[in-house]
Amino acid sequence: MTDTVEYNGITLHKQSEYVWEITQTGEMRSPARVFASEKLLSEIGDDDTLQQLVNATHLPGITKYAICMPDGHQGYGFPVGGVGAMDTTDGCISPGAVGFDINCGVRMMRTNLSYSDVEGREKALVNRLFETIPSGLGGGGVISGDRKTVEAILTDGMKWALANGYATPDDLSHCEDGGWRPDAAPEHVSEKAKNRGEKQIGSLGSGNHFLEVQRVTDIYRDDVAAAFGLQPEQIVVLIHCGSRGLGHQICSDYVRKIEKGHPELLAALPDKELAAAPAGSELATAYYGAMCAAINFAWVNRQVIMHQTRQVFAEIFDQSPQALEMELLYDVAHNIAKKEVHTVNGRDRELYVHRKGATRAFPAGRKEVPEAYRTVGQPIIIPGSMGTGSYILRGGENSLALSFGSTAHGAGRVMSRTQAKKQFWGETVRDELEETQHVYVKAQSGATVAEEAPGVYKDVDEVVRVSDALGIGDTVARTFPVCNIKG
DNA sequence: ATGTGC
Repeated sequence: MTDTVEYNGITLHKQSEYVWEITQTGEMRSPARVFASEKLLSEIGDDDTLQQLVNATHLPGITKYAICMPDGHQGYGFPVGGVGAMDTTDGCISPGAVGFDINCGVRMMRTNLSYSDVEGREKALVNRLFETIPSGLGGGGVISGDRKTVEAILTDGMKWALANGYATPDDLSHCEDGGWRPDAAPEHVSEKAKNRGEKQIGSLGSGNHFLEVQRVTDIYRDDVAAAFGLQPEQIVVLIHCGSRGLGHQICSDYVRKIEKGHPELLAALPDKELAAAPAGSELATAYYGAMCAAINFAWVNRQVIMHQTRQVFAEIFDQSPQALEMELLYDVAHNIAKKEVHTVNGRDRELYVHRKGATRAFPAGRKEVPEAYRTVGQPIIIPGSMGTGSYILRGGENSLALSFGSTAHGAGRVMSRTQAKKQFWGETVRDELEETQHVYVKAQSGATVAEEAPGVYKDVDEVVRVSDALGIGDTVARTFPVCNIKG
């Protein structure tokens, strides 16, 4: 067994199975850690991910270590699959360490249907979903909101959806934070961002965003699966999307403002894409408030899409959503920074926990876990590709000690979008999925299907195996796609 | 990810 490996001039020391550490040297303010198998590490070491991880340790107030999850790959400044916790009094907050698509995330809805109820009707289902849920760039939203609507959504999150007939009380109680971030400050969201949001309430977007009907194929932990209401052959729906142009605009706005407003901090960082506002500064407060507003917007976006999905199922299966028991299992955020209290060296500290392409994974007992799941741990939903299926996990016992209560968020790309389009042809990918796997895909553009072909992703099984072995997120169930709509 | 931008 090797104890040390090197990628692109960066040396990693093996601490234990699946834990690799980069020693603190030079201007680094902490060590860095990668959670990966040797195979996943070799993929992570293939691009600039490790250098970005080292760069992240230069951020003021970074606590314990910067972390790269097993699905990590390079992103804007900070790795996708990265976790960085910075003190809220003497640390900083960085838009690049949250990501452009603020509260990009995934939610899963249960049904009481079985795969046999859907078999043979996949095409009708996928066509109606595609017609009813706007997707792709542009394309508009389910609701064409005015300025007042957008501001209410930014302020109230899913409470707005409840008041306007798009949600049930149970939806809110089964969402992270009850679907509402009270720290939202719409006054710090630009007019331009609000304008973009008005036309996008209830829209899937493009890229890796999708809605997928799936069937449960495997159960690994019977007691937790029961608490999550999951059983073999059950039909579930996965919705993956974010805050669309609104969140993107907020990120762009604040990257620029922070670059200009805090040049001294910027000069001390190895990459200007990490631009950060010092904790306590006006820009830190403004960005945090705007980002929380975008979090609320993304939750409403997924909620409205879920509402549309309920209507389509009601129509196709000729029963009400209530009769079909179409209930929200959970909703997880992939791109956020959040004030959380963590115990560091025996002391409770409030930190901006940045999770970019990483998921919260709180174990049983944490007060933030919804009551329904508090004795088993929060649900974690990890989407794989269209050809491999997805996983449901629960927050693991070791997550607070190892990863500030976080785990991976997906399979992670192994290939750029440009490379994917050279290697795959959308129609061929679609036909193969339908003929060999009985997966029905409908997309706005063939290019998107090529960019999201199963072959562009890492092995989701291995990502999840690492999470489970480390005890940061434990596998509960596995699903396989039935049909999928995307931009 | 994204009305794919200085």
